Amino acid sequence: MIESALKQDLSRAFSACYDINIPADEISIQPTRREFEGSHTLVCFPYLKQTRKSPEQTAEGLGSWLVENSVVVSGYNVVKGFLNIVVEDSSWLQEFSGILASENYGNFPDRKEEVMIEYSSPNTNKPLHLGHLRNNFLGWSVAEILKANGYSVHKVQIINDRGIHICKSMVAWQRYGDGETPAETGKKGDKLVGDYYVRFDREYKTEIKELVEQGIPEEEAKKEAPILKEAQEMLLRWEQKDPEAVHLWERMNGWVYSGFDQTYKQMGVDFDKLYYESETYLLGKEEVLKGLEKGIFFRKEDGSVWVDLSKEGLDQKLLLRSDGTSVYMTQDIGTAILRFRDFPEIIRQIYTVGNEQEYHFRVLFLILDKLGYSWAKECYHLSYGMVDLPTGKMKSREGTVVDADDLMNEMIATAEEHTRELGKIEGFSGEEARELYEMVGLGALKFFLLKVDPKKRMLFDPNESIQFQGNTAPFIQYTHARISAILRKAEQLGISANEVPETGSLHEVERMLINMLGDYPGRVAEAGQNYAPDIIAQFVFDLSKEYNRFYQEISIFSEDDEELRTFRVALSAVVARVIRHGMSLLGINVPEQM
RNA sequence: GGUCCUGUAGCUCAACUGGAUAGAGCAACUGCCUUCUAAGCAGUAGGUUCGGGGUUCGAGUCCCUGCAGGAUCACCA
Repeated sequence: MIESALKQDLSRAFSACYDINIPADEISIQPTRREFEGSHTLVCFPYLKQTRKSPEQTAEGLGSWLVENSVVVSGYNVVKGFLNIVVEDSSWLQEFSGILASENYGNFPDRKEEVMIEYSSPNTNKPLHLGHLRNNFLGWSVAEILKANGYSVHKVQIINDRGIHICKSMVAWQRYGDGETPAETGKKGDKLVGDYYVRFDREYKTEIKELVEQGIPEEEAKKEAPILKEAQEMLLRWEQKDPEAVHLWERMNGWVYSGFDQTYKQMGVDFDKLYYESETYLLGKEEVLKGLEKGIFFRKEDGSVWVDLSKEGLDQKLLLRSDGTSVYMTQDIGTAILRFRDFPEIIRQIYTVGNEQEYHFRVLFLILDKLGYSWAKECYHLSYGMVDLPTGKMKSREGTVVDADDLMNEMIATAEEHTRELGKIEGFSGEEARELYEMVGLGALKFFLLKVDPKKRMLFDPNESIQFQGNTAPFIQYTHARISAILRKAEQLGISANEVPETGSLHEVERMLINMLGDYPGRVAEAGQNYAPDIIAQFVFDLSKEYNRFYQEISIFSEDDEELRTFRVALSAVVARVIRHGMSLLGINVPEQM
């Protein structure tokens, strides 16, 4: 509110001092750098042509007018063409009491608009890994941020449950599994199925080698290896709905799903609706055939169906193979259409998928547009960079993946170790302690993955990446725990923090904190527009940092002035509230004590 | 080769959309626990913002060009 008041007053100042008309909402104010006095800065250079004065004179004129005529301004200083404005303490207090009173601070009113966001979307032949963690945390957090912005959000995923990759695991299990099940081995279902996928690859390579030794050329051997033939036959039988194949497929996918559920639960990630490729690929095929009839697509001599995107600067893209079977793109066409049928009210669909698929989504959106779906232009590919390891790229076939479950458990164990070393768990029950380890360990992981601009690829070094000091979740959680301790004490002392004095002399850090708190809704909006959890992460860190400065420099309970003491408790309470809110947008919980 | 993304302190990242002397964290070094939690605070040191041009009062940010890294351009998913 201070900012908009300042803009109004500046607009008036421009017209009073220089007789020029600049609407308030066209004036841009930036935060004053720390080394100068004041909180808000007007850069005067852009207005010089209209004021016809030097930068200093322009700033000087506006500043002195503001001090005389604006109720929020108590002082100013001019450095070159920069007008630094000092805001009246009573205005800060008024601003703060507004924030204190607003119940839903950080949430915007219902916009009556629906959006859909997709994330995770794994294959069912291998367990989730570090890349999925970035994907899931990003998608889930963006969903929360959009909710805070007043959208109603549907969280979905498409499960790639059919295709040759599944059949590979099935064949390997049939051959070598000896009836093994998750229940009897105690192994998570997704892990068990993943192991057979790896086993397939190993046996496949062995068979190729044997064939090559028998004098068959390598290219041919790759096609003729018996185990691969078996997998292809399996896929064919599945597509023909052979009961045995379908039964095995259902059984093994079931194992995978229960394994995934466990992982999602620990991640704190969920979905409102699941889509299965096995249920959407046929619709995609129908749509392609319809498009063919309408002349949007064309058929080549061999019977394959294509779309020509050369007018759009791309090339031709295959939609149906010559044998009539569908490809990845076909399935995604079907899925998109099905989703808009299921949820006719959604205005946008957001796909959280790695940046290696940027081309794919450009093509997909173009095709949907060509098919005449008006919503195609509103689809958005939320693209993010890969997570690299010090050893290079993760490759599941080479075993250089960081498994999601392993990593989360390691994080929790490290958090426990750290906490014990610091001796921070006196008075905790076993259950409470475990909750804390999980909160801190998973929080550190999520924050690490979310604080970075999604576009950027990032390096994950298992030994060094996760820290508990500095720009990390534990630092922020710790700040929240500190405030909680203060609030507990205030309650004991009978200080209720609902009333804020109207006047009083504030400390620089207190002004800064109120200023930052006032910024928060704007940051939530910005994060929503840009699908950018990193903006929230950065904000919550900055706020925590500032609070710790306050905590260090200013004593609350030894303050003699009762009103000031109450104000400081209230300020602390609001900071804690905003930290909690911001962290919840990232999917991170904060403790009362640590 | 075409298209897209990225390049900022030794490392990981910021920089409010073109503003002041480019900021944080980690790592290194120096201080601060008899006070509301030291997972903290204060400080020192660390930079040719990949190079070269241009646009203007002003460029890490915009334009051109070169360099480096990555992704992608499949009858794979």
